[in-house]
Amino acid sequence: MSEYEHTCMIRGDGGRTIRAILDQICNKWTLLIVATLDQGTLRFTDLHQQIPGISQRMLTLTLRNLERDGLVSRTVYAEVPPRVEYALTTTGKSLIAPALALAGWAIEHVPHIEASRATYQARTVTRG
Amino acid sequence: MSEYEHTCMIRGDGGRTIRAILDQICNKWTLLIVATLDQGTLRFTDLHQQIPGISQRMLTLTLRNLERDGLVSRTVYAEVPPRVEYALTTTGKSLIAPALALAGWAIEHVPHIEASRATYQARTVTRG
DNA sequence: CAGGATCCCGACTGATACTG
DNA sequence: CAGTATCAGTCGGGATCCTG
Repeated sequence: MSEYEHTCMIRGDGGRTIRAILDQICNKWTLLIVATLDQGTLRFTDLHQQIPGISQRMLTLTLRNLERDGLVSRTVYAEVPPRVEYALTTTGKSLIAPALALAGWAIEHVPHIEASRATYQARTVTRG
Repeated sequence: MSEYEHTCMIRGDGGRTIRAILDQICNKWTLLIVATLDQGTLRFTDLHQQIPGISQRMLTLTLRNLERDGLVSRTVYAEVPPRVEYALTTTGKSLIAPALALAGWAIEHVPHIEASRATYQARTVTRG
């Protein structure tokens, strides 16, 4: 598929579903949780500690969504105290690469973007 | 840079900036506008028409952010009636590829995700 | 330990009306 | 044409308390 065909799939009407899913994948916590689970199986508390700034609520909600979408597996051990382990599924792991592509882009362009923000003031070009 | 080092950069404390920028890139409209501008220079109304569902306000706000971040250029022609043209900058164009990587992933996995959602009901595994 | 339930505020977003 | 201004509604998301 050509690059242009791809952009069409993002834009076109048939892309509603794609966009909806892209929205979910791209939200504040999803990429972060997936990236964290890249190291392997983790418990709820592990995730909570390793992801700075996430609230219990958001961690729970995002994990539920990821589980529902089949990107993360959830294993409950019937013990006292309870133990729940989260891990990436095969599909979840396949998200790592494209996610890193985007993260890599961000990392690479942070300096340019920050410089641009710092000097922003009616940079708009006027012609005619 | 290894893949693992990349995930660290998404996760680590030094990644706050990255995450903030990733958040902005990944919002509902940004990728869509960038993808639309991939075809070339477009006017405000063109964008408004080609992006189904976007409000005038959100189009304006998102374009301003993209301009501030140096991903989109804005050229005003001092004519009557006014004409304003938007185009991707070099940095903006460089976002296309990673964005497509993610979009490609989404497109490829939509069937699996939708199937997973459809059958979701306490799929959680219990052991012990 | 792993969350569920609640309260609540600010940000995101759409709709509408107005302007240079 | 290309916005700005304003109002209002929804919702993401944090804080807190409670439970199996």
